[in-house]
Amino acid sequence: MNYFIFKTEPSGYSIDDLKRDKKTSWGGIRNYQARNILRDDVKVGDLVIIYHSSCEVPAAVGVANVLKTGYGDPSQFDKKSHYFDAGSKQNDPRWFAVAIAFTEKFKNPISLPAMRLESSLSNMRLLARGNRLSVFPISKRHFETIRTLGA
DNA sequence: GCCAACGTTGGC
DNA sequence: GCCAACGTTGGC
Repeated sequence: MNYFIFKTEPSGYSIDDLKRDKKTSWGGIRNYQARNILRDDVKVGDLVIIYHSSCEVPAAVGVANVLKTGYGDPSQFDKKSHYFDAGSKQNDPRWFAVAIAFTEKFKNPISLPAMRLESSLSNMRLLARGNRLSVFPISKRHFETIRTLGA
């Protein structure tokens, strides 16, 4: 079992949207490092911290679980989509998505500054200077710390 | 809106 | 393959 953080801008898709939808296809990722993680590392049953970025209070806001491993992100083939990629082939997709389901919404979302105050989270990638990846693994210890603080 | 950090692109 | 220019992310 592996653990990840997925970032999202709540103005686009929030934990409340996921709670309402119960499950969703997590795509629109156009960064090769993140793509590789979605394609190769995210497995069914893995757990994901959902993080709200670029918003009033950037924070870890809940948990999701993985329903389906990496598949070609449909939006890359949709000419009308912002994520359309003319260079990607149906039989050899360039970009990947995974399906996730809502697990829980935190009663106590943990803001970015609050996470920085937590010494046990100090070496987490989310807090690293200049980190811009929107999908990345975290340790079981970090996952459980965040889940416990948020519950 | 500013700016630091990082990724991508393209000329050479 | 180097590197400058440009684009994007995301906190503040």
